Amino acid sequence: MIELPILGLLKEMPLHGYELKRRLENIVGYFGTVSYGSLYPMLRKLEERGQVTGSVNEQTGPSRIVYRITSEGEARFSELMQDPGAPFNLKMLFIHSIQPSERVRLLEQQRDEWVRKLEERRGDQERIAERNIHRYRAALLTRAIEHLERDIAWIQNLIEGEDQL
Amino acid sequence: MIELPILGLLKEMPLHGYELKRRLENIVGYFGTVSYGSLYPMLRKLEERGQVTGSVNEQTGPSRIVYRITSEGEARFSELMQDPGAPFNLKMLFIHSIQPSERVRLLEQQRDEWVRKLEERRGDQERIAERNIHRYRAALLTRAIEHLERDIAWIQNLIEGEDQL
DNA sequence: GACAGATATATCGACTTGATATATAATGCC
DNA sequence: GGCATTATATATCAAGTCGATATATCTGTC
Repeated sequence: MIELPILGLLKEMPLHGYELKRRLENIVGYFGTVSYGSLYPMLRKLEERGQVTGSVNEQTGPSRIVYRITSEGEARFSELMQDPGAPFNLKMLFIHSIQPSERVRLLEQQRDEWVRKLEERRGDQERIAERNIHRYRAALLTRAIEHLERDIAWIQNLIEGEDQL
Repeated sequence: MIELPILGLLKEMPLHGYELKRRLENIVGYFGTVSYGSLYPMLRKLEERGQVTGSVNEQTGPSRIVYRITSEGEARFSELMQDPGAPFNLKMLFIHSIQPSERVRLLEQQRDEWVRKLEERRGDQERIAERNIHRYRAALLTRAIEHLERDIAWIQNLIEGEDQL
């Protein structure tokens, strides 16, 4: 899913591949890597689809291909931001760029998913208590539950912050 | 990294591919999927390397290839468990099967890495406060820090539990 | 005996990763 | 000025993974 952050960055300003990689690593660095083997092929594919346009820009330094987002690209970006299957962390990186109503919807949708998962994990925990699962796997489950509890409180706080705007 | 859980499960008992997949999904299901496209090729590769042996077992149902771990396979498993690059969650799933001293080493190593990351993120947070990063990206950083704080307390608790054994 | 659903292995295309190749431009520094 | 080092920039490769699908067989049941 390198598509979403590429479009998100190009929405702000035109950039060439190398600079895109630097910026991508800056913002998605906490939860993943960015490789040329996915970046350049994706840029070519986006160009094929007409979602970005590349133009050679020879002014200074090595030859660069500067990419600009098109209106089709902006539409694709919106589509990805609304896709429940797209990674939440990636959508979060660009949530400032969408409309407030869409924003709340995205946050609430994620909160509900986490609540559902938390219930699931609690169910697992009860089932585990019956059998004699070793303490280490039980601990892993506890950790997952703690993360979900934190996440739900965290996102609820964000949602309430939205309402106050 | 499907190699580690395959060896970990086969260490407990011989299993065929389909049953392996079911068990893998049970235990690694919280943090990933298991596809046939990685399972079967990996079983064949492990067999090539002499780390497992497959034997056809026709007693009942569709023909099965039952895999057994070899001593080379057990050595490979130990190696992976000691590899700092192997995913912590996967190692945690099989930590009960290694020696207590190795166990403590693995846990302490992970704790130290999380402590280091936490310091890094706190540094990022200070740097962000200076510039005007939007609240959503700041919130993502807060979330990462909260997770790390929880994780460190969680693993410290496990380590202290080990000392009492 | 027919049909649904579970069991079992296998493979495909598309994609990602990590590494590396191949350039040129900018920079440091004596 | 000259020269090495580092940064910039695009490109590609082998290996591995994912998600889907193909192709069987077996089991239960009405």
